[in-house]
Order: sequence, then C-alpha cells, then structure tokens
Amino acid sequence: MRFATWNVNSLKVRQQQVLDWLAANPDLTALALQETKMEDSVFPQAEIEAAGYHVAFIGQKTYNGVAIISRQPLTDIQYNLPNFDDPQKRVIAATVAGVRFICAYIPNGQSLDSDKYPYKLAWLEAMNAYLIDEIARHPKLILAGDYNIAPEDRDVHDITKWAGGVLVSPAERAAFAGMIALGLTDAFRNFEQAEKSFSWWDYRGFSFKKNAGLRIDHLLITPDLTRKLTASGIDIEPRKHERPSDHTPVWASFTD
DNA sequence: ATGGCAGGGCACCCCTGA
Repeated sequence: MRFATWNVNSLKVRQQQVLDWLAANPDLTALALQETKMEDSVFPQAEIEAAGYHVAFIGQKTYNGVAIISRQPLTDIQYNLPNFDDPQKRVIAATVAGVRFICAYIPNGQSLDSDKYPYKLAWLEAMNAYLIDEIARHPKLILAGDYNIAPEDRDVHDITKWAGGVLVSPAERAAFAGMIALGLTDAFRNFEQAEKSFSWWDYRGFSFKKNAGLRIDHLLITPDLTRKLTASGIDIEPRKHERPSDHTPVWASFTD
C-alpha cells in the first residue's frame, strides 16, 4: 500500500499533471488532493474515472476544495469535520484498502494578528477532537494533507525569515504535537531523511531553485500503520514541471 | 520593511496563499 498527499493549487490547472503523476506511480493506493478550487458541478469526475480511478470530492469556488483519488473503491465517504460548522470545504475522508484515509486542508492563518489565525487554532482543536473518535473507530488511519504547519525548525529553510509568523507559531506547533500525542507518527520522520527536505516552495524569488522551502504537507499515521511503514518521502519531480503547483507530493509506503 | 509569483473572480484590480 502507498498513500500520498498533494496540494495542487487549482485542479483545473493541474488536472493533467495529477493524471500523469498517478500514471507514473502505479503502486499508489490513494492520493489526497487539496486546493482543488472548484465547485462539485465542474469537478472532472468523468475524466478521472475514465482514467481508471475512483474519486470523492467536495469543493467550492476560488478557495479550498479537497478530493481523494484511488485505484480501489472508496467507502464511507465523509464530508467536512462533523464537529465544526464551517462553510469552507477543507476535509474529506474515506475508507480504502482497509485504511481510514482523511484528507485535510488545514487553514493557513495568514498572520498572527489576522482573524484567520484564531480560526485556524479553533479548526485544529476540532480536528484533534475528531481524530480521537476516528482513531478509536479505525486503528489503521492516515491524516494526510496540507497542514500549514512546519513542525520543527529543521522543516524551515531559514527560521529567522519565518519566526513570528504563521506556520511556525508555538500554538500551531503545539496543535501538531497534540496530534502526535494521540499516538500518531509523522511518516516522513520515521526514517532518516536528507536535510532541508521540503514540500512547498514560494513561486517568488527562485525559491525552488534555491531550495528555500518549508515542510508543511504531512501524513500522520496510527501505530497499526507505523508497524507496517516501509518507506516515506517527498517527490520533488512535479515541482520542476511547467506551471507547477507550489506544493509537491508527499508519500508513505506500507506492507499490505 | 517590502514585495516578489500564481490562481481566480463579474474583473484589468483585488484577494488569498504560505
């Protein structure tokens, strides 16, 4: 089994890149997408199914929007956090290959003095409460997505440039640590990894070329899956393409 | 300290992202 997450920053623009990446990764069980930025009525369901996949999605115009694409059927699809009334479409979950696969686009927060920051913290609190229930129901669970949190300073190319802002604030990192405290493992960090491994690079200032990035896309997994974890990584290949997303896929492999 | 790039929307400037 292999699972991945990718913030595509508009599925309309990245649709072919997603299909190409899936074709290049035939062992992938399921892929979580964030920032599809499209309403359900225009979601390319037929094209994705015609390519041989199952898909579940929920979106809105301009902002947010999440989807799960898989090679096996998706069951028990859930839309949104059940315990948080939120017009923003940021969560979709499904069971695939016996794994509860949650796809989340965690709020950015914008800045510490923005209204969006307390929204982010409240959202994370609701996610934590939701996870407690879900982990109890599903021993094999993955929370995959764009967390908009760099958990540690080594996940930031230059902490002096980001200190005092969102993505690295103590409260956000505490929320991430709160998820780890539920018994979850950061699949990427379960193995020795290259220094300066990132999943996002700003479009501006040749950030990708300079590897001035952040690691903010993660797969957190339950103990039952940690025992089965065989490898994890970040595929920076798509970030090199023409018109790339600013994020790149992050993945984890498991024994069946 | 600022803005830089990219996507999208009733729209040729503004908002958001991270």
